Amino acid sequence: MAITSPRAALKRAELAGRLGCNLETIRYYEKIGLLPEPARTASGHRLYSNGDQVRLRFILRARSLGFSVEDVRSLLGINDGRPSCADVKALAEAHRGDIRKRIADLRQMDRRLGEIMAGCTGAETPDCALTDNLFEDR
Amino acid sequence: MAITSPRAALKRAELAGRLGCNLETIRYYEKIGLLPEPARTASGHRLYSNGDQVRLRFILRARSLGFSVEDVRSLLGINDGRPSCADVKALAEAHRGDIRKRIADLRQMDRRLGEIMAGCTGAETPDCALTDNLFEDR
DNA sequence: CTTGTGTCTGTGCCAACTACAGAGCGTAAC
DNA sequence: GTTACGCTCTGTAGTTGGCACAGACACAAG
Repeated sequence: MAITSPRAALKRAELAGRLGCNLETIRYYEKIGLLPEPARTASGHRLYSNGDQVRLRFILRARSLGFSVEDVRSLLGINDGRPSCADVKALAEAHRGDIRKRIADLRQMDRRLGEIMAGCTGAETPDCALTDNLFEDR
Repeated sequence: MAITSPRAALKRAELAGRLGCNLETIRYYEKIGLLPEPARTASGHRLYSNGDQVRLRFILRARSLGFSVEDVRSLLGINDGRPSCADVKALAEAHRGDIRKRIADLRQMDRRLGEIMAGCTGAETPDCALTDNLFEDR
């Protein structure tokens, strides 16, 4: 196989390797319609163009920012046509609100856990402040 | 002489209502072995004792602290017998580390999103700094 | 007796992948 | 030529932690 030139068609594992995603993820995105059906060799092996690579990179970046697959669908204009900057901004603001709520929830968990663990001695006995607290009749 | 308090047995919906969980969650916890099979009426309706209620409350509290179902299984001593305080502490510390990692990940997402959104004007045009950024050839 | 509500069971569905089985294809060595 | 190995193909099932529904049965009120 030739050294990877920018426009050479890639096989599935090559594309996955370049973008650092799992092999099967690519087939999954194709199945759910985020990626178009790629070209094929005569025997049916998938061949990915440079455009396919650009699109997959977009999807992976959006996912790494926490956007859901449905969000990515919107960002790509699959749902209602290409979104305006206002649409994108609204989506991103909503997503950011969601992230912040999740952070707040996790912080509360951490705080509660810290309070409960304060009495946890780490002894070798079955008596434990943490389990006692959860069993407590409040 | 009755030793246990003569609290009435609860039906599934009553138990769910009291502890504020979904009806089906109870059946699910029974199915995966977190809750024991409860008593039944002659016709097969489940009847929950006070002990069942205590155990379910424990499970729900542990879950609300973010412990996984497998963690709860360990806390209840289903896996390897009743855990020592040291076991519980180790489990809780590991879980806390996990929570903190998730917080850190979410904060990074929020920060990256904020940086990318800085150029997002909210205009009615399809040109958007956010999508441009994700498509960028870096 | 009928009507309405509750419970029973099994099953399917959700996100977002990941893994695997069994078949076929490609290529390098021998 | 063929044999071996590795990659790809397909469909399907598993993951986590439940929620929802269909169709059958139970039970209490009127």
